[in-house]
Amino acid sequence: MAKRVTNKLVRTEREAERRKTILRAAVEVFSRKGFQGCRIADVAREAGVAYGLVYHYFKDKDELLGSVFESGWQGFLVRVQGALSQQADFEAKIRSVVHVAFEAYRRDPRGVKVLILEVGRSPSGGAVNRGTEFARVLELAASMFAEAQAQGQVPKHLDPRLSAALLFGAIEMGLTTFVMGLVERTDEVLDRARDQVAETFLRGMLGARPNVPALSTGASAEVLPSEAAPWTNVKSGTKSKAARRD
Amino acid sequence: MAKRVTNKLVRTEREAERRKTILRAAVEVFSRKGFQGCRIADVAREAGVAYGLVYHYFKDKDELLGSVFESGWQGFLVRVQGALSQQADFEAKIRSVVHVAFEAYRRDPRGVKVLILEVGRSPSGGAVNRGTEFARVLELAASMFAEAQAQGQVPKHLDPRLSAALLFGAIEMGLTTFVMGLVERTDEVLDRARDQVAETFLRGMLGARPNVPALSTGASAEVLPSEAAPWTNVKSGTKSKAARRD
DNA sequence: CAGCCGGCTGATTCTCGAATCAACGAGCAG
DNA sequence: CTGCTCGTTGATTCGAGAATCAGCCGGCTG
Repeated sequence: MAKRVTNKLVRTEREAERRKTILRAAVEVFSRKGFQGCRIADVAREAGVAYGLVYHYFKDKDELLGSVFESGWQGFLVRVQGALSQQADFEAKIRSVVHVAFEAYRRDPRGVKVLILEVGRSPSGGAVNRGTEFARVLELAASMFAEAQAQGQVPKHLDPRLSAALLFGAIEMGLTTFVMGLVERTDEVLDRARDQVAETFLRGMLGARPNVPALSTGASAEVLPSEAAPWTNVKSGTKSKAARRD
Repeated sequence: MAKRVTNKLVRTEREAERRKTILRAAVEVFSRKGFQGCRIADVAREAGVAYGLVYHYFKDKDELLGSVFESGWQGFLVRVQGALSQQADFEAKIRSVVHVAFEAYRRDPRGVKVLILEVGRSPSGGAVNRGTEFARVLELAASMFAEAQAQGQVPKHLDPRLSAALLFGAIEMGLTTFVMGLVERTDEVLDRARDQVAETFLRGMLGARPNVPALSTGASAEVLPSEAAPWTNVKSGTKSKAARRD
């Protein structure tokens, strides 16, 4: 029995990897054509896998999308939590959340694009509610704002949930300019954008100060060790250097 | 010939109305199921019209969506232009843009939902680029920021285009909390949200002051006369009371 | 080495909805 | 009143692609 179990485990591991491969391919294809606009055949081809295998791992197309979302947002959630727990100061917290989001985009623009563009779509027929995971992230941020208010770091009259929404709205739209290709995607431009987003959110258009990097600590990319919880754990299977694929 | 012409005109008028009816139905259905998720049959039924007639007025499903977008964003563009031209001060301009957007949402949540949710979707096959109209709105806002910078009302180091994106990001996300049903949609809540959006954008989280209405002038809903350019001229055909169907 | 087990394959089936089109009838001209 | 024009109708056609399934093959067991 022992050996059997070992084999079973090995198999399971391989299968898990397969599964990830397909998920990754799905992200790729969704980002190119959108969920509705793409065929399962596309995903299979992208993954270098037989058509039928997709159905071996996922009940149907909807479940596939659901999985993409879950792993994507969950990964993001983890990173944001990590970032928040490492900063005590409100301002620092905000900056690090913005940082995490931009870093995620730098690492995997495609993945971010899917999460951004496909959010909010709710197929009347229930299924997986794509908004759910995102709502959880919002909730986390909202409670951070509430806490900051309790400690007198943020004006009391602001609605925490709305504040959270505005934060991610600013981030999302900042990223959207890149996603849509309205702006060139240079590292430098990306950095400036990140700083402007944080600065505008904190001090507004009128109070924005020049040259304030999003994270004043040298911590930079080390908010969380990359391997611990890459943004989309979809990508986690691969050698961690896979980073810049475009 | 004279009589003929008259008849032609009458017919054209009727046709135009039919067309609008179908457009309105399309907005309704798109907002419920999304563009890809709905059938032309749904639109036809909603419009109380034969299936085939939809194809009499629109070449295909894509053109239908294109028209919805064009009229929607164009209407918004007009209102924003109007709002901007009536205000000299930068801060007032910002507040009135926010005001226009929220007012549009109050008037026609469905329509706004479609415009928000379907932006950014670009079918690789060219067709109508849905981003285009939206990009024009962004451009307008960007030039406003540039102008404000020239007059020293806004810090020079900020990127105007990014600033514009952030403005609409804040607005959009503020509205999204309502679209997603995360918050109750009361007039009062809506007003507070609007003020918070404007305030946060101008002074940031840290500098936000309480109780500053988006438009200090009593002008309120009168940024533009409602009949002149309703946000979605899609709706302009009907008796103006049709508004609140849910 | 044989035999089988289960992940894997991809042609086939079947559903669904976009787009077509032949025919209808309301209104207008003559 | 007759006949014609053209907006309107909805059954029909057709293609796309989701989901199925009968068998294949690589690797493990005995």
